[in-house]
Amino acid sequence: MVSGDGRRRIRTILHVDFNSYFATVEQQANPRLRGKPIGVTGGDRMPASPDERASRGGERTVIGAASVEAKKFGVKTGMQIWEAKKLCPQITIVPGDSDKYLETTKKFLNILKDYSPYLEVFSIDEVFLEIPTSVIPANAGIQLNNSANSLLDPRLRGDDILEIAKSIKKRIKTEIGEWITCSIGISYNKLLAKLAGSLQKPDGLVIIANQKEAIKVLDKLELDAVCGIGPGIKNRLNKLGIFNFKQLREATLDILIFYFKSYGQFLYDCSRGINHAPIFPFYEKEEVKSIGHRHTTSHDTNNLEEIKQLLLKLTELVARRLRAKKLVGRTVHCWFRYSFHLRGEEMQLHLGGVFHGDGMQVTIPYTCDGLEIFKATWKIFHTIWNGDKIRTVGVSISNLKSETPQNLSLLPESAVQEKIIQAIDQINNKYGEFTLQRGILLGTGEMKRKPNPFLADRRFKL
DNA sequence: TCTGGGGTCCTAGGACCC
DNA sequence: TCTGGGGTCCTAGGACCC
Repeated sequence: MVSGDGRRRIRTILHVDFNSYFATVEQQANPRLRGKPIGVTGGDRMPASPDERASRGGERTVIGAASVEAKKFGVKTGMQIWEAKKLCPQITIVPGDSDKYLETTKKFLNILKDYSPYLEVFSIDEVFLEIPTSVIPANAGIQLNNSANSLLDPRLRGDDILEIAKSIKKRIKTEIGEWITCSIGISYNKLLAKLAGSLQKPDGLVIIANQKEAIKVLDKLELDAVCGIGPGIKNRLNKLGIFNFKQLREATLDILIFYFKSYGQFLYDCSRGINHAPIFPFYEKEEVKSIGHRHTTSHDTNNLEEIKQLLLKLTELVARRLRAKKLVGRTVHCWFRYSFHLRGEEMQLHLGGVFHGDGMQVTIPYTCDGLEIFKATWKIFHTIWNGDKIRTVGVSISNLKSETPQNLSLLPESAVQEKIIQAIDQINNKYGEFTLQRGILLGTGEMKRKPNPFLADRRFKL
């Protein structure tokens, strides 16, 4: 951002990140869970079949959020239930409730918009807030937190940014609940505000005031402490002999661009505490780009009927979300993971993960009809599946656009289909997912295998 | 027992059109 | 006869985030 006199204006950005979000919302809602180690499992959308219901909370479900108390035992997000129970036998497993979290998110967004209209919703529990009128105090390059209020130099109180941060924390506690806490990071760009917020949890308040401070902070951290450097990039940097931000600064821009393409500029800037990413206010937020669902079965399977039922459910879920958003899509992507693990040389070829899988996408006429999406999915599946047991399948649709009257076929059969779909949606919205299903979902008829002759051998490519 | 589920962005390469 | 160059669309696949 450039000010009127042509100089780059120093920005003031707050990153608000809720701590153990799903877990604290559950503790707020249910006093009996407060102060106890709990783990919230994800995914309340996928209806469980009887045998899956029996195993829910079993082998393959993972922790979506762990309470502070559970984290003390080493329980982490992404950990499997059995593993969490091994670390913390007294842990209470709570099934996730996305509606409840969305409601809470709406409440805190309502509070935050009182402080600035430049509010970017980064995820369900993270927000960036740009305060245009505020300036970070020059001598605030220190770490502060709520419990250390007394350390605050009274002279700093003349500046509003710390007051704003403290006021946000206070209002969240009083207006949403005392168990809901957040960490706030303040800095001169988004990347560093987020980094600052991650340095002190829970209930933290950290300022990175200027570039000098930023470099000092970066030099104490691992490369992947920064949002945007994950295990893949870190690994590749390590192979170039770069293990920390000091070494990253020594690499020339040319070298980084040679190895990382457009990402090279990001890495170059990042090591210097530079980041020009703008705030995308929530009201300018673009439409979703894709909608998808995936599911890992409770047991590995190569039972075609079982896989078909699963794909039917997934495609119907996708279609219902499309219709709820009044969207149609045309690129269908189906993929799956086999149950076996790669070893030795095969693993070398798949740096990303140990699971071997395959996927393919096709473009079809715009649709929001689950059956059409299923047909495309089923065709893809037959084209690429080699018959081995699988553990996960996923379906997503992209190339989305808003549904307008001219997108709808005027054919009478299509109108009838639409009425049926609408009626099913209404009943399912009222009584729950899959109360009513298409006949084919319940049927046992096997679909004829019809591989695409032009694509049938693509899996031998590699 | 041994990484779930919902997303985004980027790049490369082939097909096809003019 | 055989091939330049620009542009767009589509698919595969990698990497990242929460």
